[in-house]
Amino acid sequence: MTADPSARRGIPDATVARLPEYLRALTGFAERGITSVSSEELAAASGVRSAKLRKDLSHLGSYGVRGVGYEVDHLAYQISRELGLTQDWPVAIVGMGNLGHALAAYSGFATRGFRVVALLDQDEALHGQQIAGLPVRPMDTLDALVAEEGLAIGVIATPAGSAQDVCDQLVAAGVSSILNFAPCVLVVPDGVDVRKVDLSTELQILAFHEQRKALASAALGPVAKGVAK
Amino acid sequence: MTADPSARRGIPDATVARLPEYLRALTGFAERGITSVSSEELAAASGVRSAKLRKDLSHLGSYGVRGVGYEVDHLAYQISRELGLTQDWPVAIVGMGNLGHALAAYSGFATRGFRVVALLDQDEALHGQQIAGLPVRPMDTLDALVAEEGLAIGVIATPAGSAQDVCDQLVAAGVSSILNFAPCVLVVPDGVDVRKVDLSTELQILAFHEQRKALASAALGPVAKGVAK
DNA sequence: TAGATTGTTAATCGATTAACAATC
DNA sequence: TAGATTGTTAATCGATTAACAATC
Repeated sequence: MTADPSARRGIPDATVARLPEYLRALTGFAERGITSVSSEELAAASGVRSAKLRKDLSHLGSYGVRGVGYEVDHLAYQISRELGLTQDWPVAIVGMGNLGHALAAYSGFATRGFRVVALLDQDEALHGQQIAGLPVRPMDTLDALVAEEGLAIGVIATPAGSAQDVCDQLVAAGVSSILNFAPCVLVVPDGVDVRKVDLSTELQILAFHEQRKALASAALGPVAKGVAK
Repeated sequence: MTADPSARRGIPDATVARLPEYLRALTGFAERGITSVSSEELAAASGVRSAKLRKDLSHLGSYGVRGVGYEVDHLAYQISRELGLTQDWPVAIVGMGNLGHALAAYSGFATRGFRVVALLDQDEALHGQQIAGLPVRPMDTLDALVAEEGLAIGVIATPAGSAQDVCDQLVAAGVSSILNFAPCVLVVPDGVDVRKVDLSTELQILAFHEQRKALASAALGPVAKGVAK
């Protein structure tokens, strides 16, 4: 549309997914009093190669200085702004089982732009109980949370069986971003984003590679086992 | 090398990452007594399109019947075998904070091929304490776990500050697959696989898209807010 | 055989990488 | 200016998609 950088075309998904790691690495440099980094240094701290880092950052704009590098604070600010972290995001956690409990107590939430404003559960027996300083609320308070707190992000930590039901209620109330810890596929209307975190899936992917390693060393002969590296 | 299907070249990473979801969907069909599915049905249940599903399955072999579909049990078995889930994988969880606690109590582990055989922590004060029926053990028992239990997969649920140290100890003991919940990059030697689950990263990615939606509706004029869909 | 659905092909799309011109 | 490092280019690689021939 225009040359305005804020009207820039979309940043690739793969790049967006790496920006949080760059931001974390920059925060680490800042804490150690380092004010300037090269793409080589920042890439090493982020676990990627420098060419990829520079390519990623080029989608945000031109925030480095040739022959010098990047100013840590400035780049961190630009990435934060791009990710939408210069504002505070209210978050609600639904499902107060073991995992919901752990998430409610997790301090990492608050550190960067997110604030747990409500804990909810469908089980009436839990309502009013205090967890990590917040009362557990019934699902019918969702509308008020969206209207009064500007709630836009919901975390589902229920069993798989109730996840779609809870998801529907979140969406009906106006929540349009959902982080799903339940091991199931959620169906949502256009305009709603779902990201999934699945312990079991991650372990299965590891098992696949672990099995490959076992087969590979078996092919070399049993003697080779435990010798490599 | 040979025409032996077990010597097949690598399955694409993107495909491997989706196999667990297909397996879950197949388990769901089996539980409902459905014995045969088409690629269209299985794809819908897995949240992908049928062309992608068929392409993915084609990397495993030819387990469908043209004009008919896939036999649920047989395909589930083939995927399980490919993922290495026909054997049992012993898992150790390190770090017994809120998250480690929740993971130890998580029943989803056992359901498919994984068995939590040990809980560990660097804090001596926790040693011997029972969590979810298992005692918390010191880190120096890792060697024995690898030798006696065949431990190959470790889950790191410590704070970021001790994750690399714990990781080094796991690797030194012979663990070659690691699932990392700590918000930091782990450095490991070749031959060790690390997968990372990061709550904060997921939320930041959601925030990015949420911000985009807010900007898009603002561009349409404030009146349009809440009207779309 | 006729109808249905797989497995594969080929085109497209997006991501990665190395190299280097631009430039501080 | 000389040295260093960015931002961009172009080539490569891998993933996705639609279409359809193969075949049950």
